Amino acid sequence: MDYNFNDIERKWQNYWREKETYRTDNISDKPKYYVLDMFPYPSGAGLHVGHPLGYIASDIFARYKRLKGFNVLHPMGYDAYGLPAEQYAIQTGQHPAITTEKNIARYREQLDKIGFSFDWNREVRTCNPEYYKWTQWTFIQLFNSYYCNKANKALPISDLEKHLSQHGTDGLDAACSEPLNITAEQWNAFSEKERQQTLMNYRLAYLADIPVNWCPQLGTVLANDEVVGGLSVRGGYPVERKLMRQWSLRITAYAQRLLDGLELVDWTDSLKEIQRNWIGRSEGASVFFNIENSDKSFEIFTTRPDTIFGVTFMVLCPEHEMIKDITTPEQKEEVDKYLNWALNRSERERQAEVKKVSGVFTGTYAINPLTEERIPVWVSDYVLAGYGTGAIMAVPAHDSRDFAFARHFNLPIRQVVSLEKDVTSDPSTWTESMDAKTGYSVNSGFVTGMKVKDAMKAVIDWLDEKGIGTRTVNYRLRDAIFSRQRYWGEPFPIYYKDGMPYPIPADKLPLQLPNIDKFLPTETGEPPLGHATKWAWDEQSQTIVDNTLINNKRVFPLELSTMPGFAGSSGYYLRYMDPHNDKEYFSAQAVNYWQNVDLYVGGAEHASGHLIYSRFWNKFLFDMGMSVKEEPFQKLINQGMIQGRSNFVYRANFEKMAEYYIWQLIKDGRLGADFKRDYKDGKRRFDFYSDHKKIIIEIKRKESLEKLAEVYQEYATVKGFKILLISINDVMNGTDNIEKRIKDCISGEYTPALEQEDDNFTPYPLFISKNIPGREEFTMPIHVDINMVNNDILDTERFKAWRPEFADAQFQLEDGKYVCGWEIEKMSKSMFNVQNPDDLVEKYGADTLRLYEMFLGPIEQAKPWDTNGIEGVFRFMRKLWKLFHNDKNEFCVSDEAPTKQELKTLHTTIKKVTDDIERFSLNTSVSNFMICVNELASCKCNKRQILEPLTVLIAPFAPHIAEELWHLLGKTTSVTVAEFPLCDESQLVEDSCKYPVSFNGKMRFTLDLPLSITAADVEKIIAENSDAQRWLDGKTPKKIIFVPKKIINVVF
RNA sequence: GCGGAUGUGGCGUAAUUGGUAGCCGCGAUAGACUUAGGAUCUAUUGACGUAAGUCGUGGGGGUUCGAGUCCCUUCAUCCGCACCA
Repeated sequence: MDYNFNDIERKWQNYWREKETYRTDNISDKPKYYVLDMFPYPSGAGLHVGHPLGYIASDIFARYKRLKGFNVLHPMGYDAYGLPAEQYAIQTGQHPAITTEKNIARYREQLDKIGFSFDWNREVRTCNPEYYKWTQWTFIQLFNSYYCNKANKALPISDLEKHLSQHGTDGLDAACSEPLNITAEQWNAFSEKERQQTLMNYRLAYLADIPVNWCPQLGTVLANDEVVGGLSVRGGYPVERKLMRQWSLRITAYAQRLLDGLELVDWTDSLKEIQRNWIGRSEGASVFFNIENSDKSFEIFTTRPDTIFGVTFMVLCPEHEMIKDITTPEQKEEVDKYLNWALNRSERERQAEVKKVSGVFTGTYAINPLTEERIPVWVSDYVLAGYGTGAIMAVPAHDSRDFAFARHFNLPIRQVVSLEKDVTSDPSTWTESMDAKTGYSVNSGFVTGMKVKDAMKAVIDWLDEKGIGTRTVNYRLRDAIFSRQRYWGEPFPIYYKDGMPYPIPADKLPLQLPNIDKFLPTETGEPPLGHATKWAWDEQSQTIVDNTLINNKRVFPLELSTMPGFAGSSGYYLRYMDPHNDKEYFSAQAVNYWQNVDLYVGGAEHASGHLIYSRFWNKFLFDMGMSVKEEPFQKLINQGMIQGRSNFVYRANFEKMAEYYIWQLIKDGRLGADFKRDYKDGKRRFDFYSDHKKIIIEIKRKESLEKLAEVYQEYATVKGFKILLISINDVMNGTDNIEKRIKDCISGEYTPALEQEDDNFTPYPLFISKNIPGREEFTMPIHVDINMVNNDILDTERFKAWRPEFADAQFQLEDGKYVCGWEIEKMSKSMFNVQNPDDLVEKYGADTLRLYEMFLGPIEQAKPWDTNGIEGVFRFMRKLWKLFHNDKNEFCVSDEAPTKQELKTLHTTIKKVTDDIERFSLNTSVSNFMICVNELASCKCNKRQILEPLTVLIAPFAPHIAEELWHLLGKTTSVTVAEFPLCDESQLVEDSCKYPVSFNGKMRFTLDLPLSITAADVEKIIAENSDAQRWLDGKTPKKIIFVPKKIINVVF
């Protein structure tokens, strides 16, 4: 082989490793550039071609930036804690640390083969104690912080304690679980435990009884983003709502900043939109409604304060604590019944039955503060406990859910908004509510006639004045549940004293994950860490000691839950800056140099998980004065999924096939009788029926026919039909005799229903090539391994060897080939469409794989993997190689001066490729390389002045071949530190332009004209040009549009 | 239902500000060299038409000298959210 990619790639990968080519320093005069990939979770399945797509793109960019003179940070590591390894451990008993290690080794091997420019010195693994030390450290900082809304940042919890001891909660504006009212005297009189309980209300990492997503099958709670449609994302197990004492992160304190920060970053609109939805900010008012004949009141949140005059009932969520206080004795039984039902439904059931209206009246009335009307208070599960205050004012005329509820329970509906001023209609005639926030208030007291927007403001002002309501902002975002009842995660650096959590001293970190041998919950239902025998904290010696020593005086139990997957991935990008620092998370010097990630590449599936948590983590560290940028990821690119291209073979169903053959024989009256298919008479069904000749034909397996022959015969006699029973076997053995039987039957000759034939047909696996007529009717598609299919042609021998049951498979071919069907599906083992990058590297080389993955299409678009196309890229690589070599494969480059045309080719390519890289249009850069090499090949250009810059230009894409050619060109330093060529615009200047000439906008022909030409010249030329005259057909042009260097358009 | 994205040959795609629609590659067809070809090279390859030419960027309408690109409308596919008051 002329271009020996195997040797070349191995050689330069070794060279780069030995010379530490990709090592990056934190001290440099060069400008910095930080290119980051979302680090992978090392799964047991290894990488498929979809994974490296983003890595290749970011690698190209990192290499490009290096060549452009930047100091580039381009690290890689592993998100190594997680559920799959633990599930695997439960099944096999293998310790997750071992499988994780093994999977990482496999990932690394695969990654190395592709030639990435990662600085592996900086590798981090989230399960590594040197790494998770800082995850734990950050957790303690969160624990020791609260969020001050006045300063709009996190502050030390000690500040809060000081405030409480001086002023109580007076003047305190802090993010909290529930508003408290404490005086300084009370605080100062509090016991230690009471104080701790109070502080817990404010800590950014806090312990609370909260309704969580409990997944019994996984034995753990899950974060909101880990649950979709009431099922766990990992594994798809049912999730239920459960009240549990859990660690949470008060991410809601940062909701507004997380929202505002989106304005600062260069992400796609769709991704920003997903985050905005996830944060879910809505502005409105909270209003207090008094209970009739009671001193109680409850608070509701509404985004439509303007509709308060249209409130006809109130609804509380079933979890609302006030229900028991306000339910009247008469209604108690019914309410209890409802609560019992509603509160015990799984999350999944509830979500599945969203459209079903249910609820119960409490018997109590509230008073509308504006109208003083009595309005009934109901309970329904369409009001969610987790949002707002768990209570609403229902305005059925202008809220579709309230509307459905009112219709169901026959509650009044009152219109208070109208599209046109003073025009109302009767809501009882409505089929749906009018939810839009447009139009004018009607029937609404002092806001009647106002525009909706103004009415909102007026109502809030009124409520505010009276002290019964305020302008409020609500977020859909929930605090992040941070406990997992799991083993394979970071241990919490927390022990329990008198039931309250205390962090272990930061200088004693990391708190190492203890070894256990059973990964299931304990018999008492504790998390797996309950199996650890040495898992207690000695407060005096500050060491981990044996559980038997726990006395709750000096030795205390340690926390048994571990942290979730997003704990370790939330700040890893910062640790890469200074990964070996054992004194601090990262040094100030490092973070001041690297700042934040300039380019972050990864999948869109992290939009509402990792990318929110990371931003929160970063903002907290920013408040701590550690990270230096408000946003961690400046530009973000979501690489699209690579889908699999599955291949199918079509297995014949002999019965259907026989039916098809017979139908071909008899349809359209071919044998002299009209037949219908699928004749039904009551429960009986027959394959073919001729009303005209009173004939029934039934096709079945011989054995069934023999069994049923009598019954059929009887039926036919009764109905006066003739019946033909044909065995599948006979059809498969040839239809000549059958044709005769049918003809005989039609012509009225006696024909026995069942004719005994001596055959020995046994069914066998038969596969029908895709385009054989009738195939759709009598075959079933079966996934076939794409590795035995080439250009949709099946390798039948390999197919037979694939599975024992296909060993004697037979095929109906077309043109001597078996053509497979195909479909685009998810790439997955079960569909046999997984393409492994190693195999392709083996066959074509890493450079070809890199180029091809980019060539597939725009980086952000999902696209199917089609192995066929890789050949074209491989041909291109060989063509490139041949530019530098003669027919004998000897290196052969001339020092001759290049021609103008050659220079133009080179500089056009430089210009295009540079532009393309800058806008991440890497598929078009590959095309442009192809165009360039095609042009150079056609003029047999082997000139150094052309090829040398070209080598550097292509180095980010195909680093191995570039390095080889670079050294063949006589260079002694790596091409990775060369200088990226600049486009010399003067080489692109032309003195003439091939103008497309259009007539009334339709392009007809081209004219080569000098650039110096003027509009007047053009008119003259058109008037004299014979082609133009032909198109004008004797008419005179009304107007001639002339755009220099673009087009001539003749209007007539 | 709401929000976002995308619709271009047989397939993946290209067309940076409105200016020659289909670049590059796959596949296909024909030919050359070959014992052979799943190697290489050459030519053709949007549809219809012998041709001149006509039609063509999901459909319909509009703006413009000129629209894949801008505007309106509609359809389809994918993704996200979905009782969020």
